[in-house]
Amino acid sequence: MSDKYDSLKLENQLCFPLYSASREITRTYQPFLEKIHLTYTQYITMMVLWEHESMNVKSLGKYLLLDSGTLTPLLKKLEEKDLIVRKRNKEDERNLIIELTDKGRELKEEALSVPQSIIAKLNLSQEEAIFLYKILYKIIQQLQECSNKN
Amino acid sequence: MSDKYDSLKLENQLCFPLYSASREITRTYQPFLEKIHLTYTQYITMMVLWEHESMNVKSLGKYLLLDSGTLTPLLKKLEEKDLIVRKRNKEDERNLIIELTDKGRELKEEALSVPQSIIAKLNLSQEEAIFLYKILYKIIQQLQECSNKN
DNA sequence: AGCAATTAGATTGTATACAATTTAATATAA
DNA sequence: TTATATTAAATTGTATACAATCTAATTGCT
Repeated sequence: MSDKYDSLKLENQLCFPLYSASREITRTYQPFLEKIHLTYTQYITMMVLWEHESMNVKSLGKYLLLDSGTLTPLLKKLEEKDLIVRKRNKEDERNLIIELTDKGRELKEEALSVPQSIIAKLNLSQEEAIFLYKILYKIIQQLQECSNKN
Repeated sequence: MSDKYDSLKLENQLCFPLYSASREITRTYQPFLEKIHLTYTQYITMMVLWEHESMNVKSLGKYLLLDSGTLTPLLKKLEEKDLIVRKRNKEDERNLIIELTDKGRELKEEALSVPQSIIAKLNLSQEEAIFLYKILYKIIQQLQECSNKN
């Protein structure tokens, strides 16, 4: 019952459920993030800033694996919401420093309930969660090594 | 060394590596798909059609977990490339039937080498791949049940 | 039959992603 | 030191995603 086209069936792909699960999760976040007026990408950006307070766009991109084409407009929106300020580094004007505002810092409190809400919905065992976590980072690392070679 | 904000650290998220891994994989596909002039989303759409030959937009969306807002412009592009034809169902004019063209069918041969190229780059063991596959579908199913409740 | 509800796609508007290019600032090398 | 290379962001253009709304076709109900 197998033919040479089996590898081209959607159900035999590993990448497709990865892509779909990622989007489903983002969709799951949405009602929770709506309450604090953030999109998913804005939320993970704020996460990095909540932990590090201040950072240039380049470093932010390294944490988030996003480039300036994505981050520049996103950061401008966060600035419009008064959650961050954007200012050039005096030492090196090429660098744009992103800093939390008081309002941005305060949002951290409101965000505290979000992770638990999502974890509850995922309904994974501890072992499953840990395994998934490890394997995903393994994939990310593996693919980044690949692309750096070229 | 733990504080109440630990749950808001990027490194403690499960969703972030899922989101990043998904994008990394899509990026990994790109050079291979470029050769057959498809984007990743166009590729998985073609996969469904290679297996089923003919299908309306609604069904396609069920397989791909995508809605008409995404599919309509995508399908128009596939039609421009002469890979598919779009025509209304005579029985029920609300349905738009998507069918492969000869050129679309032929593309299947050229796509045959793609899955192996990607699997090779992922560098996962059989067990890891199977576990990952299962858990991702579990997540997708779980989250879809959640959203259907509301 | 006639009209309200439902259904399938299309459209609109917003927000990513990201390759490729551009711009401005800084570092480096002849 | 001055032309060249490199670097960091911004910009441009294309392609998704997706909520919300709209439109046309069909179904169901009375």
